Amino acid sequence: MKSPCPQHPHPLRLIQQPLSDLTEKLRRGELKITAPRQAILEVLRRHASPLTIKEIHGALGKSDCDVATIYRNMHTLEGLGLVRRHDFGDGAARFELSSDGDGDHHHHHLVCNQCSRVVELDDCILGDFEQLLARRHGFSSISHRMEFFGICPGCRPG
Amino acid sequence: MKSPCPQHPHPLRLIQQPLSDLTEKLRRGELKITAPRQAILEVLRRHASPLTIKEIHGALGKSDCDVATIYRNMHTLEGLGLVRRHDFGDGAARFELSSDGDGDHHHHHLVCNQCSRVVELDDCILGDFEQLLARRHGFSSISHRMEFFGICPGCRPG
DNA sequence: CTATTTGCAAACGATTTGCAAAACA
DNA sequence: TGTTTTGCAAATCGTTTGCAAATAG
Repeated sequence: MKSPCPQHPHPLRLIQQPLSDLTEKLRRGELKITAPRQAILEVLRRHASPLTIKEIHGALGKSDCDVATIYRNMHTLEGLGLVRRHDFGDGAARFELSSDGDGDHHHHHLVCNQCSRVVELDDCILGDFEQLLARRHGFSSISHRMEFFGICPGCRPG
Repeated sequence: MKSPCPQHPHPLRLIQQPLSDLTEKLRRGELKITAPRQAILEVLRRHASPLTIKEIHGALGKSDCDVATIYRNMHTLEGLGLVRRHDFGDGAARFELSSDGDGDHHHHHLVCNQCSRVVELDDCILGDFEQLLARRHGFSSISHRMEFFGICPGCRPG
């Protein structure tokens, strides 16, 4: 059972995982190291919050590859556990690099309804809550999807 | 600040709001009482868990109306607070009748990954959690989207 | 009678897929 | 060289929209 949240905030931070680790994982996963693949991972690596396919595609400079390729790769990488998918409810999936070697660790987001700024949240409480649900309703293998929305300090009027 | 959950489960139950109430609300909302509208509300009224547009359309018998009409009506009814929209992450929005006169009361679901059975959950804890987020990150007007998934007792192997 | 609502078909955006050409190992 | 991956275009799925005809009040 998880312990409660540490009381420190979890500000935006750049994911600083070396690319070599990623390519190593790619190798283990029996994937080929292609140009589009590397470019996509590079784009994800330099962004702290989840990106849509369109955003990834836009961020790919000259090595511009087809959106279909990005879609296919996101599936592959998600399956490999290298990438995590998020759903902010606006119809476009968002993807971010998994933190290094985090097997089951997932987290959620706090999204500004006005400027779409994204704050990464430590995961907490929910572990206990899931156990409660399991007990109360007899479910097993419980997981959840959840995101928070609001108005961030910068967007607050006056 | 909300108090913790009562310790009783919240099993599937049929929403038993009389249709007259609904039509009254419709009148207040300056809506016309049309055949498709009544049929759609009737379908929702007799189901305890959220339905997709396709499911609603399928459930409409002879009074079969166009899906576009259902989409338009769900928007209208959602705006009126008569219907609540849910997102289970499978790409299709789901709708259910709001409980009678519940202004701000929203709740979430526990969905079986195998048979798609849906358990309605009492909302709890989250109110406090949202306040915590507001304090910690300076956000205001915080809301959330969240659903739980798992394997229900009936689907559990052996 | 007049504003609202409907049906139909076309438009849409995100995502998926078939297939032949290109690229990795 | 043999398998994986890509680009491209077409297909799909949920949803939205324009417009003229139908309808509620």
